[in-house]
Amino acid sequence: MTEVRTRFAPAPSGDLHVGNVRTGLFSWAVARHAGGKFVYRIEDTDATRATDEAFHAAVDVLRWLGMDWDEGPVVGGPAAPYRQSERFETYAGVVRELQEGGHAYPCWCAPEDVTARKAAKGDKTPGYDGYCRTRTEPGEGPATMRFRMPDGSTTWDDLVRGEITIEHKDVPDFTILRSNGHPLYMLAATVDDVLMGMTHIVRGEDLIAATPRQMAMYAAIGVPRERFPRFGHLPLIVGEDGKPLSKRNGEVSIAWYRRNGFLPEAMLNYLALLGWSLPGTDREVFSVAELVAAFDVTRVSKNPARFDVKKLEAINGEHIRLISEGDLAARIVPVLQDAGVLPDEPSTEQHETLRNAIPLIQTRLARLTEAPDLVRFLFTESAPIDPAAAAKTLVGEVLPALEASRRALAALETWDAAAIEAALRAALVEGLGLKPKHAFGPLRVAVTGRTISPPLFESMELLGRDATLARLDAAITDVRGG
RNA sequence: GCCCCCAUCGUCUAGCGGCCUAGGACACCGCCCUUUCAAGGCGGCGGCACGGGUUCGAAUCCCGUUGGGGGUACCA
Repeated sequence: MTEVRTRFAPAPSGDLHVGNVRTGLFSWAVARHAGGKFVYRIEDTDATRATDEAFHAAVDVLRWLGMDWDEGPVVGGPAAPYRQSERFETYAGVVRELQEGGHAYPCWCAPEDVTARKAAKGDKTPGYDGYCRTRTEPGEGPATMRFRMPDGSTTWDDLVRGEITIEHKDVPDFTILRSNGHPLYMLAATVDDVLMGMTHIVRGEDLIAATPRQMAMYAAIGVPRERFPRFGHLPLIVGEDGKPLSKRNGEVSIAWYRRNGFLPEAMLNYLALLGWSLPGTDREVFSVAELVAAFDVTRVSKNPARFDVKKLEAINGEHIRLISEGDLAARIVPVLQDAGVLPDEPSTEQHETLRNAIPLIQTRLARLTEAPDLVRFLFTESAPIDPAAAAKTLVGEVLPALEASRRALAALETWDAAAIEAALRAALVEGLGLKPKHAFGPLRVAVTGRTISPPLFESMELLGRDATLARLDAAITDVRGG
């Protein structure tokens, strides 16, 4: 039984997007489930697109998600290097063999030449016409190298789609080397998949048409059919409008979700849900460990899935509620720092306050980035008053209630939520005959600055008596003056 | 155009011939809880694209139609 080996091989151009990562996740899960190896490879053969910045960003995102690789950049491995731009000599060697074996030939045709010839013959089929296939004399200038597609057809048992057959008459000879001598995807990926011992290739369905070409190349290189990797073509992820995912219809960058308060485990959970589900249960919220334990690429759905941010948020909220208070606090600190709520080096008191505030906000977050607005009042000198909220609630007629509250709270012996609530209810609801809703609304704004906040009494307890009374005084002064 | 793939509530899905008067989740709408907002509980709305077969029996199998998607690069 050979060890399962899978890979994730994105091109480092731009941010890793949800489609890439979902594919990578499934590939990773295949390896992890089988106790095999996961290889991370950089497909940067196109020097005009690949950037070092994108490469580093991708490494960063993968680490954040926890999709670790056994071989690849940074960690190395027996098939190193894992950046295709550093493997050009390897590809060149394979091309020489291919050419000697009659599987590849130089081609001097410019794309315009091919279209012109076809137009002249009234041929409307796409792709190369095979002009240089039988050419004996060299042409002018630099040539590309083409792979000679054999006659026949290719059939394979796709891991997610079942049997697929493609006739080779629909697969023209294709370019494997640019005229500048650089390899193209079809060559580099095929060679590396062989050299790196891939057993399962899990990728997007946009690559279905590439499969017969790669299989033809395996054969040309001399790989026996029984050693070909198994292929599994995943459905694509589409935008809210059903069109391919792009900046136009939804945010696609994983880094963006990271910056906007999404948990890595929630991202993985949601991405997995796009085409896969835990077998034998209706449960949709699961851990990465559960995913790995149960994953079977064979169970992946065949239809394209729409990316739904609402559902992602719901899953994210579930995970936020699932982690421990300490864990949540730790994850929220950087978010508060970015929002300017906490300094770079929070004090012990600030950490303490945050820790106490966590139970008040854990059920109120769908994203970590919603935390700053909820807890800001705990870290400011005076209440961060929202003018609109104040204009609506801190008006003349609430003055008696504010004053009664101040008196009741000042006289309190024990400063905790229960005592505060009891005192306030006695003073406002029973004393002044106010409805709870109207009684506490203005207090909420006076103390937290907003009409939406964590529970009022707990907030006051956390804030402390002095600060609470000071905020009530400020509101009283404000109402009198205004 | 040609080739390939796909088709269950608005969305993601469960279902792999009888357990389906099709289950869950998100969204939406009510109600309950309630100091705001959430969370939570209860309920509602809503689907097997269409047409032929096969079968005692089809969401499940086959064919066609329609509709989507992908491919058709010296991108990956």
